[in-house]
Amino acid sequence: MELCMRADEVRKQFLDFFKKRGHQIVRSSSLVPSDDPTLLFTNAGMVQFKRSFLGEENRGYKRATTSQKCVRAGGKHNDLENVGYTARHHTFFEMLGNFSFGDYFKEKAMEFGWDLLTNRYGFPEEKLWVSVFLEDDEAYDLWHRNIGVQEDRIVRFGEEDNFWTMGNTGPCGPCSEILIDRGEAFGCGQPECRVGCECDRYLEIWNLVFMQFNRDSDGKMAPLPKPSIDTGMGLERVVSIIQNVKTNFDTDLILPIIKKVEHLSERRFGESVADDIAMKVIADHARAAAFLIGDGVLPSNEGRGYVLRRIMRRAIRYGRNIGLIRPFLNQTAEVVFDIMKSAYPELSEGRAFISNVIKNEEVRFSETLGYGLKLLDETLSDLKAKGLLEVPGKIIFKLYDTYGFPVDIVQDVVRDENLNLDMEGFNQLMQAQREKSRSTSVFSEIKNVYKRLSSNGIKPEFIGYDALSTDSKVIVLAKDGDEINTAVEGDRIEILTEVTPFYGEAGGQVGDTGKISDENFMMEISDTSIDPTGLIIHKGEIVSGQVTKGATVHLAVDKEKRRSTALNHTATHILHAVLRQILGDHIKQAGSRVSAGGFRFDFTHFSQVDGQTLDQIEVLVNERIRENIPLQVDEMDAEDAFKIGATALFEEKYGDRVRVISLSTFSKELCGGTHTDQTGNIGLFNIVGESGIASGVRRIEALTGGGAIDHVQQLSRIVRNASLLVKEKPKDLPLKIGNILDHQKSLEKEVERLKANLAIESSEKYEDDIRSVNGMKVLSKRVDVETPAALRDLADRFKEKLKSGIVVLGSVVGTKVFLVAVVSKDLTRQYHAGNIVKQISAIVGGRGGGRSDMAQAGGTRPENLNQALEKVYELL
RNA sequence: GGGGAUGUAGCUCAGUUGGGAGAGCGCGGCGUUCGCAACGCCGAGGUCAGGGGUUCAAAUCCCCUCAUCUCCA
Repeated sequence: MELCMRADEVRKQFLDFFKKRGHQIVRSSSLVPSDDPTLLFTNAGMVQFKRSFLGEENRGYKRATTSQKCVRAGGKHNDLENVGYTARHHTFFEMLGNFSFGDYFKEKAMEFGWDLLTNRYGFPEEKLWVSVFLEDDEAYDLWHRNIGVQEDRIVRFGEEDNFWTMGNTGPCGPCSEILIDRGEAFGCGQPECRVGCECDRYLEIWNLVFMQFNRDSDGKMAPLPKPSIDTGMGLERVVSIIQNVKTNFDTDLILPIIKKVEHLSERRFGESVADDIAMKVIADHARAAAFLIGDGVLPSNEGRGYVLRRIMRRAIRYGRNIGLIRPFLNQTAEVVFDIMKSAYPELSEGRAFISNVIKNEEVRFSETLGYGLKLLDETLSDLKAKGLLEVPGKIIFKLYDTYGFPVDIVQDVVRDENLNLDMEGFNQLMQAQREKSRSTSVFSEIKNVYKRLSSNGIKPEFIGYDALSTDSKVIVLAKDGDEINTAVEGDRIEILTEVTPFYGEAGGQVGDTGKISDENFMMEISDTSIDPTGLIIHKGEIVSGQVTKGATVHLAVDKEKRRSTALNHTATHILHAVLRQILGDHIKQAGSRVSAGGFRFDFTHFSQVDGQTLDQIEVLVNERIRENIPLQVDEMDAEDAFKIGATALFEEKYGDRVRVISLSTFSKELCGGTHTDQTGNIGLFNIVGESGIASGVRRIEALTGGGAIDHVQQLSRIVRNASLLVKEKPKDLPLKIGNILDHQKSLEKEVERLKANLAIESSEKYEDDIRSVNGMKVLSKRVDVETPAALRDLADRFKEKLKSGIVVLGSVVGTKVFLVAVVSKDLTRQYHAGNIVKQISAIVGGRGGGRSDMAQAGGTRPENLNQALEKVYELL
């Protein structure tokens, strides 16, 4: 056994081994599955081949091999809470696999696997075991006769362990595992310890799945015409065996990260169980975080981003246990880049960005913790004041649920406080929350009509790169998801043809619109989409006549819209390149939407892009446009495209043949969209908006061509008109408007002041209205002001003049009455302003209330105001 | 997808059955000082996230939208 084989070599040998045996080495797909919304993350090697196994997609090869990055956290396979406590649970790991799509089957798969393990990796045969499915005699015989595995080394397991399914229906089959006996030293020591035991003695190394049945919705299994092979071997695990170390964490894939943690925390790995757990958690999660962010996932409060956030926060929390208070996770992630740089060079490219995202999240989390601690302190002193000795589950839950304050930190704080925690209550509330939020997840099922088509290998041909119209035969008409034979005027339907120039929405570019017609009918196409298997679906309404399946029709794309869309699409490529040039290499496209009316472009960047920089970007993009660069389109193998450094998107799925769009030497992107052939056609590029759409993601909205001209004209028209209005040269407009606003403000204040004075003046003769009631001065008067606030001010003035007394004022504004009553402080014991307004407001058809020294009311019957004011004197 | 919370001055936040929009810090002016710091006095700064509703009256109650935080799936 080669003790010193490094993980990089193990991975490489695996791929080379299968390459020599006719397998295509396929690049690991993104951790974000491109066309499977039911799956949170890529969690096995076969994910990117799912449609190939289902026969919905035909790749150019029948044998493939990959080293696939995988994440298991959130969703069905959730290992998150186990990580750190076991020798081999991970949130992130790599899966080595070889695949046969209807080519070789059991016999070869076993032969390959056994050969690689014993001859290349040097595992002694006498230590290997295999397991097969209970009923799979074929596999048993093959292992025994062909490979020569002794019968006492073959065990049979039931459905739970050795039968694989993709879902409730679909391909499935028995599987067979190769295991290794690492010797008693690794075992649990129990007398009943044998293959299948949970301990670390008998390790499952390699799972071979024999896909040979198709299960229908009744649970019946029919043999597949072309059985397939899907295998998976965890890289970390096999490396731990080859390097003869105790756990996956001791391999050269992970140990360097732990060393870094040792260094940062100044503690030693292997000295305390609790510290070890923390270090393992951090090492594992640093890997997951680096790779997830590298694949475009950003911490957020929902979906994938939320899982990432949980992973990172878990690591940060465990960091606190070993004294790491300040941001550290970004530093451990740096080690991940070094370990992985030869196998995943694209990860290192995002180095600065990934580091930045992690650091940001650490800072955010410490804010959350700080706020939570404050709340917790307040709560605890509350409890103590009440003499309670237990923190109610409801409070723990609230801290966690609403403010994200982790329960274990509550425990840490409370431990020193001599208080108990009602964990049972907490768990009940958690359970209730789980049940409440169990949602009916939405599967984006492919409609049955289309499923049948694609499995029969029918795929419309797209000719729209070169042509905008053509004649073709209708192959499907569908209405409300059901196939129909004839559609008539007024029907909203979907229509598929053998050949089409219509572009289906993909890669951010919207679908084409246009017309489909023949002598019998006319249909307006309002949208065109493309389903995951590549069917191009035209959607629209029949405006006249009728159409029947099989008819030959004329398809015509709306040329103007297509042309405008093309300008916008080419402009996004230029913008992308310019952004990288100006803002830096951390810029990655995070989405886009390209239509005839303009486009928006989302990209990873931390701060707002200021106006000056936007101007600079605009200038550079327009320079590229004026250079009138010819657009070059090349079709090539995906691998070659990556080699020449073409930019690819996070979530986009690329086939093995791709289009590369190049603009001179400054832009090279993988793209299936439609473009204009010279950048000069774009004419003009104009940025109309910059905004933030998520933490770390900015959006630029822009216009091109005619749209940009319209926009500029509109702006200059506005400026011209404004300049006429204020009689000022356009360049002095801002200054002028600023002055006008200042002036207006001072005028408003002046008006306010004058109005108040006027009100006082007009009521100068208030002395006549003062009456003496029970020896107090009382003034009840109608005045003319416009707002309740002015009424209050006036009443206060009268009160000051009276020194001691009661003032009630009323005013009519429109159809409403405002009333205010003030009582000088010395009288508030005997008279309550609120009571006064309550009684008189009834007369004007309203209600009111307030404090004892000041109260307001209103009403809807102005004609009764005088009567109400008179009533005041009677009340006292 | 389903919950919870928050959104008030440049910043951090108060605002109690619905009834005069506040504090601290920061900012400007004046005073004290040879000058600074400190202090004192005065002042500017708010469509109370946006929209709709209930009410005589809404920062406050109800509904919707948006943004941010957070939990569950």
